[in-house]
Amino acid sequence: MLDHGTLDTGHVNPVDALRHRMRHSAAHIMADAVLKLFPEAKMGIGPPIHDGFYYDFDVSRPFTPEDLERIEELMNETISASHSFLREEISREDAKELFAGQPYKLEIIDGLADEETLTIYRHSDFVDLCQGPHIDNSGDIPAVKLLSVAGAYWRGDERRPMLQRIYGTAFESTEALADHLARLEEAERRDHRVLGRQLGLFSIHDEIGPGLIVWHPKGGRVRTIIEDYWRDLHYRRGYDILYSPHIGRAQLWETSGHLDFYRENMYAPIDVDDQEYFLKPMNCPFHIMVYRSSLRSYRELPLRYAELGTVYRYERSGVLHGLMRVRGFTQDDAHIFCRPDQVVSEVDGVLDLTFELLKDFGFTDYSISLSTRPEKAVGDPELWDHATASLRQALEGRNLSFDMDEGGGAFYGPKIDIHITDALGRSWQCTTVQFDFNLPERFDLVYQDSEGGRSRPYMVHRAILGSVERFMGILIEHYAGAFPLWLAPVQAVVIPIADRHIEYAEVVKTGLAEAGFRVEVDGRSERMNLKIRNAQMQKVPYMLVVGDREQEDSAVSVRHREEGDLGGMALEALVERLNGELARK
RNA sequence: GCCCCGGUGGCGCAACGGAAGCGCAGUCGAUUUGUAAUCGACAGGUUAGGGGUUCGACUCCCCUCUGGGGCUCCA
Repeated sequence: MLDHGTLDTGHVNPVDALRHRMRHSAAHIMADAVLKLFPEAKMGIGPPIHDGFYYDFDVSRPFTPEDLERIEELMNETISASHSFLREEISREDAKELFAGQPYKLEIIDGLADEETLTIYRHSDFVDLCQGPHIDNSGDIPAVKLLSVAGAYWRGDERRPMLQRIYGTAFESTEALADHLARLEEAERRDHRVLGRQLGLFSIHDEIGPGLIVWHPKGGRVRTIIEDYWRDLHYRRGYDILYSPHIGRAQLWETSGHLDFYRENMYAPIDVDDQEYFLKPMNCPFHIMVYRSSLRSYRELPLRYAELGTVYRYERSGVLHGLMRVRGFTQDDAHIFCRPDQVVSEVDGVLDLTFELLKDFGFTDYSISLSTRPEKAVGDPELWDHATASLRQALEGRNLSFDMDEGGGAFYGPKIDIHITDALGRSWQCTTVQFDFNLPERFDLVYQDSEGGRSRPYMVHRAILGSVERFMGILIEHYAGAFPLWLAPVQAVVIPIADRHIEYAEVVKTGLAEAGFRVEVDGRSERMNLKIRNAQMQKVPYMLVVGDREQEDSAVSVRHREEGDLGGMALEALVERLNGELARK
């Protein structure tokens, strides 16, 4: 039961204590400014967050960009005025009196345990209920900027009122702020939705439906390369590859428990000859059917069944986002059925495969978490202990550092999640390795053990990429669309200088194609400069200019996407260079 | 689902309630070019869809669809 995950912004950078305090204080200063401009505003909460801070307000109308400017101006005045931040302890009664006009603050006070000491922080004539800590003086915020406004439910609860949230950030220097803003711009520049269009990778259509992707020739090419690589890797690692249908009978999903526990993510049933069928939200039941198709012996375990399985899940319309959050996607799913004595080496094998794969895609920074048994869980606690210990042992055996997420496992088993860090330092959860003590029970999976009895196998779900769509979205942003040679949909464009060179350009193309490369000829009646520009903008790794000189020498003039003009080269020398580059991935 | 902001030729954007325009892409023609944009012409839109207000609607109002930013960082 694999989720394809979300952008986890919590693991980006450990929050520097100074920034944390500074941003917290900036939130107060912002609230101060908002109250000056909107005296009737009711304050929600205003914490520092990983890249800045926010504060929520209940106001009669949403804030406009002009409001933000005015608020920022007032904030800068407060900062320049160098007010001290003063901490005070306060009794519950006094606090209630002080915040009599602030219903949300009163709610917070009422929600705090009796033994907790209430504190307030003051600067100038502003006061807020707050446990701190803060900087000493408002003058100690060298750079602050308000970024955006958004609706946010009080306490994140959609049944509670929606407040207006202002996001901002603060840094210890104007340079650090500028760096941060540049990073935000860079992220915008790399937006996979924009690049996906510009590079002809994929599109989304009203006519097809939201959250549903169609891959264009170039995107299809990249995807094929990824999938071929994936299949090859899995066969090498002892997996078998399965294919399963997109729909299955209601009874299957009843047995699996999905209709009881996952129905809100599933689409309405399809009527087939008066029988209900459901689009699959997961692949596991199908793989289990393969397992169950014959009596399994302990000798044939482990069985590793993998599939690039396309699943459909209902996602609320507001959360859909390009390739990152969609309604139909392909999991690089696998289920490992094994004996207790095989668990550690199987988990280790998954980790080994994961790191090989992620490295090949250019990801070398990870953060790993191990999640243990939650309150509500199925399965024998002894099994949980064994499985959790095995996960830990596999991680420790590889000297990997990891965080413990106590109680963070799924109800059906403990898990390891791996977050990868991309070129911009953003963190994404892709890989997950999860034990499942639920489905083997529900489907009564057994194997014939060495004692002649029947034993229940361990079942491990795992996905490395997570979802192929989402992984490609991450890759596009990681590489800013400039895929490395092995992934580039078009590896080289041959650019004839004049029409009389087209014939030779085709010869070059054929030669490279026979050597296994993906090459196109730009035979338009345009200037070389334009063709170079187009190829650069399409982020094609190599441009091969051919004119009289090259034709004469059976050579090409090589221009590299990043390195620029590399000069003339014989075709064989180019092939050697390309192969060398491919070998390094 | 909820809040806010959007939806105008394939794409990116203009147009006060008073003649729907620009750039890119496309097509055609000329040009035959040496490392990031040659010149010219042509073509392309029931302004997302539906309803309403108005002498008149891209523009104002309502509904639907859809895109974006958020809605789990907790005094």
